[in-house]
Amino acid sequence: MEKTYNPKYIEQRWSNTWEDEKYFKPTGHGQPYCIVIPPPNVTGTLHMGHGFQHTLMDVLIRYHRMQGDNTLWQVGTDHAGIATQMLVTQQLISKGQDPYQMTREKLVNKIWEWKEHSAGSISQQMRRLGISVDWDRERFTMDKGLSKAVQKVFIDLYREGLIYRGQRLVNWDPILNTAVSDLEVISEETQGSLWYINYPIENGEELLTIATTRPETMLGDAAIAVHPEDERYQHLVGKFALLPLTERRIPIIADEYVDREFGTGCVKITPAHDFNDYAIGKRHDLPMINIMNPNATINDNAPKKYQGLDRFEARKQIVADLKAANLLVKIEPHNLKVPKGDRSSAVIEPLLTDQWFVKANVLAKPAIEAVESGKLKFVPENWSKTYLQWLYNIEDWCISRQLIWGHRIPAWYDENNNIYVGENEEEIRDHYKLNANVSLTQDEDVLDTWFSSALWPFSTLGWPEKTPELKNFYPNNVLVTGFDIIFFWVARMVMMGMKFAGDIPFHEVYITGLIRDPQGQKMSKSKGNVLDPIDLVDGISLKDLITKRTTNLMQADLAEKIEKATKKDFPDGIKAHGMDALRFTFCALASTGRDINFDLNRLDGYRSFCNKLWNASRFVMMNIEPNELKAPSSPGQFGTEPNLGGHPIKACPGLDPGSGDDFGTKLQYSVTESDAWILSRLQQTIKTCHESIANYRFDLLAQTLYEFIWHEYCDWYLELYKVSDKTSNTILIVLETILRLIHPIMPFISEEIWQRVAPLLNIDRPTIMLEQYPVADEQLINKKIEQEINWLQQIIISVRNIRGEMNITPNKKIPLLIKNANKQDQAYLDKYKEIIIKLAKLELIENTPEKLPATATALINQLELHIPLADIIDVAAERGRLEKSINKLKIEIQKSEAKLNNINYINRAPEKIVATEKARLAENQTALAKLTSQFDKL
RNA sequence: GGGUGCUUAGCUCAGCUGGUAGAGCGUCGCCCUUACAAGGCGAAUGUCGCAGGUUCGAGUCCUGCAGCACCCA
Repeated sequence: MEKTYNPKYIEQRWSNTWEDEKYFKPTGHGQPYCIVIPPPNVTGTLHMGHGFQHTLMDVLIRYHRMQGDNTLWQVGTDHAGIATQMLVTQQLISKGQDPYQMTREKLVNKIWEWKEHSAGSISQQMRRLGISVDWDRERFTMDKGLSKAVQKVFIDLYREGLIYRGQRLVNWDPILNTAVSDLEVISEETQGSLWYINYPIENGEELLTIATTRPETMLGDAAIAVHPEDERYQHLVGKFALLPLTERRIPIIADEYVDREFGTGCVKITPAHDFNDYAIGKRHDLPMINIMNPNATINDNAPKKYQGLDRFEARKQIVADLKAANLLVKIEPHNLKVPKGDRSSAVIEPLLTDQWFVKANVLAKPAIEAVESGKLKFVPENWSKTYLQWLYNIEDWCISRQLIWGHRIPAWYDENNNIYVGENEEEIRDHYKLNANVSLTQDEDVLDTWFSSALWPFSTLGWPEKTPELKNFYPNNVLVTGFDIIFFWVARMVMMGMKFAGDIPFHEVYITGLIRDPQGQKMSKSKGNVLDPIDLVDGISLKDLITKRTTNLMQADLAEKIEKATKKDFPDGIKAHGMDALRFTFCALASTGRDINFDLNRLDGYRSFCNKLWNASRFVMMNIEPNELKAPSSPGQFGTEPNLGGHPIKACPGLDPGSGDDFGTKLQYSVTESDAWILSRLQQTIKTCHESIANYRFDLLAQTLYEFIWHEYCDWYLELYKVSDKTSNTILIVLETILRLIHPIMPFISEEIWQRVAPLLNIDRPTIMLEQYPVADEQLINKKIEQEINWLQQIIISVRNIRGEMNITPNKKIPLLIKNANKQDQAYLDKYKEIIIKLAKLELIENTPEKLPATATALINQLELHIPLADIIDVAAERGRLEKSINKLKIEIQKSEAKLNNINYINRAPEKIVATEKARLAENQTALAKLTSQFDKL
């Protein structure tokens, strides 16, 4: 093996091989297991969140593939209507072209061009990640098949009365010139004002003061509302006010909606420009007076003076006019929530327009039931609350968008604006029995992107055709996604899946946290804290990183700040870590929390881990004599015999079958004590791996493997191996098993090493990714040998401890004196004497002479270990060391005594607990006595 | 206003059904011992946000409070 671990070289090669060999395709046999990828938007490139979620999905997929399941990972991309159209439009403008002068067809073509380019770079990135999706089945939401599914769903819902067209108040984005759904609106806390305005009462001197945050909308006022129990205004209800600046008279009404504490307790009601007012307007049958054009200028329902003014210009003018008319009472500073478009950041305007809606409450019912009944599970379970709460209060879903990039609404109108919904003109004429002379025009609008996303779990499998894939892989097993799109996507998939595919779309929803920067900030271009997963893998210079973060900024003035922060965070740029290390980091960070602060130090640490695994493997390869190890080929890929991760250990040479077994296992072979120990530990590691994956605890999976590989296999087993007879090839078998265990997380390095290890075990199959995931063999779990090796470790650690604290250099060989060894200690000592001498770097081990010299001491239960001080040890230092231990023991003893002196404790705590407490006390007491006498001697 | 989380070592976080507080990184010593200095060996570090309660026993269960974050209105 190459002396240094070189991820770049390894990763490229295997990525290509796997794909070329079509290893990612379902095998066609075994239990079906399917994940459908949340389709990345074709707007750009993959970010850390994608890298994170794709890694977790790939772990699941590779694991199940290795379990022998018929595994499909369905891949694809999303057309992302608004975002993509916006992006391409801006690109055209920056190139000096005018997208608004283009024909619809031409602009759509331009966007398709972009899509081809972008989808290409996304799939390149996915390949770099090593994710094992079935590339041959790649889909795009605007593919023919998927478009057909969208059309069918729309038509069916319409004909069932679950889709309707109507004039409603919607969230209007005046920059993008389209309606957006309530989910696409973010309300932003903003410093604004509260204007107090006097409205004269008709027939009298009285003035009524209202407070408003949006004075310009007064042009569309339809009433003034007060609370029905508000005594201040009782006498005015039913009368009329004269709307200033216009000629209109508006009624004063009573409605419980009004908050008496807010402002003056009088509210102006503008049904056409506010959602709450809209509801009041409906209740009181008020006129809906729309005073705005789609571009947010004032329309001709307002007095001439204001027509054509932008809404904010109009506000200034109106306030000035009110002031002039002496109707403006005061202006107070006021914090309010301003709705903004999540894409355009434009201030969203509630606007009356004709739109298409889905009657969501009907579809929501089964979706609610699926979760309430436990049929569909969220992991972590808490998220079901978020899901349910939204569905309980669901509003109709506005699905039409005034865009061109997306699925065009399959609705046509005749000259009288009658609506016809169907696949195409021909089908419509047929269905509605229309004459040939009726001229039809198709609706100009397209559907909300989430409408097609909602069908993704079954449309990608071929629905509405009854494909074998649909039969096999629907419902999918699990959806892996972030909590930020539970409403947007998860809930809607469940609704549509149950309605059209006849079942829930997936059995489980695993909700991941969101990747944030080390300070817990969301990563975003404008904050300049974005990390590209590929840069962590390949490394990037500070200069390039700054360039990357500061080009194409929406606000160019941020560049300097970003540059400064970047220089501070990455003074030397980012070094290369390799994809395996990044994937391992993602897993290790995937705990149950909501926010994941990405910490580069963790990544560094796991790169070292890769290096460790590489070098440990190198050590194994260097110590194996190839011709000694011609083991018979192991059974078939998914053999059912008891195995040690696929390789029946009895068949392996070097294990000396039948030569006695003194560790209490029922195996038909003999291995060294350390072999039995590592095998036992391995089985428990395997069990934990399976459990962790079953519970989606990728962090525990990573932690378990890290711990076992580094701190058991490398730190102890390999060290023990160095000083043993080296007859067994357990070392090789365990390594091979480790590789399979870790392969789902770190596919590249595991494959690379496995390719070298496998032939030594006479495995001639082509790839680790199609090997069986290790299965724990309970028979190899051996508590007795674990206890024995634990004893051995304690001895060695104790000596090292003394050595470390006494500053005795590692090379200096020292003598070890033993006292008070019981029968078992003696037996172990006889057995492990040579090993202890070598690993603890001892000169010799012998029993303590009658007259004990001054020594440094350690205790293993009763057993006393003494290192003679002589010239090597500082007596004062040893006294200090002992004193520390003695104090610790005293505290422990006090605690134990307090417990055991409590009658309630003795009576009520389980016997087992009390017994261990007693034993602990006794142990600590003898230890204390021994250390104290030792202390006195010095 | 309604809801959901979070608060454990300097940092990032584990801690399942209550039984002597853990990991990684960082820090501090001693070592370039031929698998690995991206390494080895050893060490230090916590009133588990605050206050009550339940219990023989609470980081863990209950109540209240504080701070932080997010979601919905």
